[in-house]
Amino acid sequence: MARPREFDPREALDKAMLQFWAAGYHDTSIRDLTARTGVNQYGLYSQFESKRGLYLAALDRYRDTVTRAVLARLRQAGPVADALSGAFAVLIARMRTEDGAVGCMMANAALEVAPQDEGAAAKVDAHMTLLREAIGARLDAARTAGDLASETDTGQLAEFFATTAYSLGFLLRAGRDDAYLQRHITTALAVLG
Amino acid sequence: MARPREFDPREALDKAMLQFWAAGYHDTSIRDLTARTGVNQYGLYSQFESKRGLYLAALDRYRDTVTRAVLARLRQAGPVADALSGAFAVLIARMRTEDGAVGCMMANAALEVAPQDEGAAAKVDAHMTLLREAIGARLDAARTAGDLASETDTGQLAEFFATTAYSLGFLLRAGRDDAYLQRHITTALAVLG
DNA sequence: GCCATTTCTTATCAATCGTTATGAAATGAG
DNA sequence: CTCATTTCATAACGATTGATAAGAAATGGC
Repeated sequence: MARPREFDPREALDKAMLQFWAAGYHDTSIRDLTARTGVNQYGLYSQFESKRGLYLAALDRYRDTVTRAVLARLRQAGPVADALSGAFAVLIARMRTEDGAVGCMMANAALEVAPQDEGAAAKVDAHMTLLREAIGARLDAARTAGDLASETDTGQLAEFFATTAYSLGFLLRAGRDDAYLQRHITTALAVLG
Repeated sequence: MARPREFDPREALDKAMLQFWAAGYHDTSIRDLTARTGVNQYGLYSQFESKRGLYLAALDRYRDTVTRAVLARLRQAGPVADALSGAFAVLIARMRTEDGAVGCMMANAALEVAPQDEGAAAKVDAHMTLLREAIGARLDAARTAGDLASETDTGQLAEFFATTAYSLGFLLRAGRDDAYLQRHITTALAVLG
């Protein structure tokens, strides 16, 4: 009934995500996005409404890929310290892409975009909650299993380790090497006692 | 011998710093800067060469004001845990300005600008070193005084607490309240044993 | 094989970007 | 008072921004 689309919207979104992730929101132009995705302007606007709409969609895509993989590792059985350090390892691996995107896109958004964009702020907020609650659930399970002392404040620890995850994004984008990040993780995990 | 300048370069720099700090580099225009500082374009260009030059100068100014105050508190006598939590308190107070600038300007620079600007990256790097070494010196002094176990790895702890400081900037800019930050500090300080 | 419909390609829009030029205003030396 | 010098206030520069318009190209229903 009409001319078929010549691109896969999800592939385009993946590439746009990498562009925003690498260069940030304001330093990425529509032309950068057409070059990176191979999709013409009409295609991007018909699918994502605006540059901002594409960016917000990219934040969702980041959660559904990078964060999803981290949470999956977090839920694995075993000592809670192993689950956390395993999840951090997955996170670090995912935060260093072959396409120049380094660090945590959600942390980047929190500092660059969210303070002046309610929509982005809501997505950052939801992400922080998602991560904190997943970690909290894992800590609760460990406490129930006797892996943690019964008086442990799992909510407070969940906040701490969620923040630790964002810190790793900061450190990676700031050019610290893996040994540096590993030392940070080791020190942070020491709060488990 | 010539018409006198009508503005104080340091005052202008302070106001420009607040603008960059609040809105970031790419979302701040020269016109934003002239409006915020009250200085005309000629004045800004004659003093700071370019938008980028002004930004780099603002990063230095941030170190010389905000960070300087934090390090001064860090050096105060008393238990090392008090010195650290006192320094964190000073940092938090300074990271919430009356002019809309929230968080740590250096952390913002690390994520938004440094990955694509060598000059900014060098300043961020130097700042991380400055903070880490100051904390390390304080920890060393505490260890010498017997306030910390002799086998304590003060270098590793200094990295950890420096990162904790940047994390506070992240949390504040992400809209967390003081209680949230305080819980994070309490948990982080638990690594001291 | 036509036609309505959607996408593709390309050009273009006004607005804003960082930066620079231009002429008036203000100073102190002579 | 004159003049060289510097800053001030504006205007303007070409380039780029996000977004849209216009016409050619491609499809399936009929």
